[in-house]
Amino acid sequence: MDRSAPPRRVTIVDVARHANVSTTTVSKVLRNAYGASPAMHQKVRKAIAELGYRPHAAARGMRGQTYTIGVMLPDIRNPFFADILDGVNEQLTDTEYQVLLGRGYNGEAAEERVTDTMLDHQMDGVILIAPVSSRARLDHIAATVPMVVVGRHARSAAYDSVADNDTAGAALVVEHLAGLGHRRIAHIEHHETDRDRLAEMPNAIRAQGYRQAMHAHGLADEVDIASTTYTQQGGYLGARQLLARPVRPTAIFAGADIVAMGAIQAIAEAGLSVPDDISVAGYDNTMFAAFDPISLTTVDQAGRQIGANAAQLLVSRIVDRGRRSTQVTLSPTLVVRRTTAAPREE
Amino acid sequence: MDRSAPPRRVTIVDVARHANVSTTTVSKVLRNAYGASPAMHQKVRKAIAELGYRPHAAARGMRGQTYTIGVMLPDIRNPFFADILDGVNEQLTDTEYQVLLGRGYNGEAAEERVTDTMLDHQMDGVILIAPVSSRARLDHIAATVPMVVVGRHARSAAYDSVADNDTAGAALVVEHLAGLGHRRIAHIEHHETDRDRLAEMPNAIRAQGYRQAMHAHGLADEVDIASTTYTQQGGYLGARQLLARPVRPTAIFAGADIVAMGAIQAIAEAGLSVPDDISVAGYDNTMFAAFDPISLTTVDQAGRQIGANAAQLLVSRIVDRGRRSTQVTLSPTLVVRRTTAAPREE
DNA sequence: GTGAAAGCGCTAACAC
DNA sequence: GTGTTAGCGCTTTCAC
Repeated sequence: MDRSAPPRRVTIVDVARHANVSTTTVSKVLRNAYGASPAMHQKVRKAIAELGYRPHAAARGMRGQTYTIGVMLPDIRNPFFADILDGVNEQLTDTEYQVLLGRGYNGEAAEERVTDTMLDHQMDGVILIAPVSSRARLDHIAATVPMVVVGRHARSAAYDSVADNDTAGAALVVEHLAGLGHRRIAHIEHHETDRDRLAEMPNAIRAQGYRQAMHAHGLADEVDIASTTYTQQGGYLGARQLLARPVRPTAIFAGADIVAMGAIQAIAEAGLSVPDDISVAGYDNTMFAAFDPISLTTVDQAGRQIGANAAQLLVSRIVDRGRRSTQVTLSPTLVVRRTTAAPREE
Repeated sequence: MDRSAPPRRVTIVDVARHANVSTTTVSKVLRNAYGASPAMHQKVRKAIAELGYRPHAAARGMRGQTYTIGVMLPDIRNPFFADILDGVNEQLTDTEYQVLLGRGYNGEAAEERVTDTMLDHQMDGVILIAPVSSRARLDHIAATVPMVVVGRHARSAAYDSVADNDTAGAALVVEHLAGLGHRRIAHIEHHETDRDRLAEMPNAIRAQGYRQAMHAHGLADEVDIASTTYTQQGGYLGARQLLARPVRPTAIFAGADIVAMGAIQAIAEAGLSVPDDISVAGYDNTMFAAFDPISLTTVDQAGRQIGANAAQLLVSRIVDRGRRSTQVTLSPTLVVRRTTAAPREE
């Protein structure tokens, strides 16, 4: 068995020969380009089927399109991103575009590596989900390839963006908790110092929305933020900080469901119960929020829809790179479950 | 602003000119190939840095390697796969290999599409995680590109595989539950009919291991399997089936943590409690199993290690495509938490 | 409407 | 040890 010499791939030349046409014609049929008669189309399609031909994306990339879209996601463990991906794929079904994924690990260096890889593979477009990269870097990518940014409130002429209204989402949570009678409503945020990101990243905007909403409800003095990260570990540590306050909060608004999971764990370890001692709300309405033993009150972001919008914008930009950039903002809704309740009488 | 004409990419010719050497020399330096003096190396590296040159993977793919590895995973929502990916990435850090991901959706058609895409992009190797594709299809891929299969007990001369000993894992669970005094131990499996997959897929082997272990503990008459899927929904439906039995099981061994989640939900909805009324055990030791309010007894598969092994095997096969195939089997361990306890006295 | 031929960026074979 | 050159599979002028 000669495994060292893989069978030669069927090429466009083979198809052309088999169909008795030129490679040009085959290429035109492949791309549905102008200048091939129906008869030619049929002949070529037949030859393609008979030979089991597949165009070679790497070779295509050297001249034209690869029909491949790259999606960068920061964290494969957050099920919310899976919802977005579902939307992307749904939108791309029945198109000729394929999707390949890359992980950004919430770090600029890793994001640069993976986006570079996508560019090196000559992808036709990229969707970046909640990227932490600098604006300059985003502009650089967008200058090279059609790009859509998801979940970051960016307003750039060079690329489109799709985001949820995080200010409104944070307000929904605070309103709900305040309405239940809570005053000491604390927040766990994903720490942010970079100027641009403070203005654009959802975590920063949720934190800002929290502050605003607290003010709006006359609770400005009660603002209390634990600054960690959007991870389970971050939620755990953040809640421990908050529980150690001289006066404990009666409710915690975690910036993401996964953060709420960590917070709930810390609360349980402290011998307190949810929601009797402390109410907890999350953000994202992931499948785990819906999971009965948890039943987390949370904000629903309609990830599928976000993803579908992103894919649609990207494809339209691939078709027309010159068109003006679009910003889509979707509205979140609150899903009340069993982790929030009126505070205990004191 | 002329966004329709992205700036021309820096090519190997630019680097060669800038460094006053030939493109061959640049290419050699890039690949650390034999035949370039240290002085040349330095000159070329300097030019590369100054011009910000990056080799074009698509172009490289037409002649040599792309230094890109494709990983196909069936389900992005199962956090166990994230553990495997971490292992892959860890192993590949400090190598020149980049990783791109594709989703297989647990379906043959989707797996074919995404693996084809990887081949079209001329990836240097692929890692398939728990693929459901036919053996013929796996052989076909392996004939084209170095490949490692993870989590499927395949013995092929054409590719390597890394799997956990699922028979042993299932036995650990049954042993644990029987040791607690359970007799009516039911199992929720991922339904399988295909012959090859029955022999190779972890779900099928876990179910078979369950049967064997029940026999070994003199509980052959108590074997009771609900056949659904490895999803939260599957766990929910499976548990509902089991709860409707004339005589209810006192313990449920779910084939995956995510299945256990659904089962726990069904049990809660039925007004029963875990573990007082029913013990539940999972498989995979995902982060959600460790999550305190759940605290699921489960089997730990050491996903990181699985991934690291897979990546290492793949790279070694890229280097030597002719070498004999290897099968790595890792041993699982049981993690006892709070969802399992002795059955209630009757 | 169709085909011949150039060339995308790179690597490999070969000459020097 | 270094450079010249052919050619990977495809798309794109540009003749016809």
